[in-house]
Amino acid sequence: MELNEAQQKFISAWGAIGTQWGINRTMAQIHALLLISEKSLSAEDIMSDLNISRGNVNMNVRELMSWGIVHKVLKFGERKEFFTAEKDIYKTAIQILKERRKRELIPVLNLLNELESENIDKGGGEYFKKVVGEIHQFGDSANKMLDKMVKADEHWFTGSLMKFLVKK
Amino acid sequence: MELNEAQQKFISAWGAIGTQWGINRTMAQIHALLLISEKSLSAEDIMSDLNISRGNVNMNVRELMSWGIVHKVLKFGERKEFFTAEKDIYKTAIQILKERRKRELIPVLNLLNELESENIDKGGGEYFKKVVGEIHQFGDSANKMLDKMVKADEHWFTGSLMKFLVKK
DNA sequence: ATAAACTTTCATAATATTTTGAAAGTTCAA
DNA sequence: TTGAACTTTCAAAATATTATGAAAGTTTAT
Repeated sequence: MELNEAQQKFISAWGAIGTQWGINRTMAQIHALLLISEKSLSAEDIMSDLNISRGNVNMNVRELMSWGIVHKVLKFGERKEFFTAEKDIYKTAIQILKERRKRELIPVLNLLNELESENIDKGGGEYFKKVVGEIHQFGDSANKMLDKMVKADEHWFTGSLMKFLVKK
Repeated sequence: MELNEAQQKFISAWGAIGTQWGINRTMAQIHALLLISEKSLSAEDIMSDLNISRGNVNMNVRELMSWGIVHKVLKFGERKEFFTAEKDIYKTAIQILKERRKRELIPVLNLLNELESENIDKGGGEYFKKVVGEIHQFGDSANKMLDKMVKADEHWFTGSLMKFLVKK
């Protein structure tokens, strides 16, 4: 695709940010590339634009699809598969929240439940019980909040929530 | 400190979650240990509880302090330094949001600014301009929202924000 | 059925991150 | 001052993650 300087900067930065949030650099870069590509790209396009191997592209594109922020596109008359990113940044953010909730928050809440029942059985430390209880309560609130956010329409973010937070 | 099974589970889980969010496992585990410790702990306590080296403890405790979620405690008559975690989980969450905003979101917003002015100068791709503009707008909203959240009192989370999100 | 076009897998290689621990640095009581 | 008690540093080692690319697998047109 012949990336210009600005585009390269954007892709690098997206990769760096991804890294800080526990996402591998290449996966974030592929996402960035697809975001700024008007047309959908084939595995080969991604390979040559980012200078990475076929296996790497395959692995990371599938991961991005499992997060629901990149989609396969089939072009009429073409045998190859093409890929495109969800272009609505709000939808992308919501989708990531949704997945992280499912993959990370829910398992932690389950663990906290377990710990609390174990602790009751064994009469374990009072202080531990207290801390775990507080974290659990916080986690439950976060969970409910995320659930609402995810179910809300796509404009909650700049719409009513934003207004709510900005006033008073 | 003689960690019991539940405590060990909690510490392991906290470490695993940290990893998924780009935080190193040991740092998250030290944080977990300090959270569930009623008393503040010395470097040696942490070394023996978690079975890690002195250098590792030093490095990660300082990192936790730079995030503002662990504090140094000086005990009267004792030469050693002790450490304790912020125990209010809401405050901890807010503090992490605050730091991530400062360390990650602000630099990205700066980059997006740069990219937009470069793009205007060079008359770069229309589509790129559009995508970057949308991401920038989203980033600005997120930034403002975080600012409000961070400045709000510590009960916003379960208080009014929660009510706001639950009703409708 | 075949073979060309394409995708997926996975053992190995490359890279990046984390940990160690001994040495250097600091602080403080005497 | 000195030296004991403590903290910090950092080069080297250990570990973990990511990338490669050739081989295996799959699909489709003929």
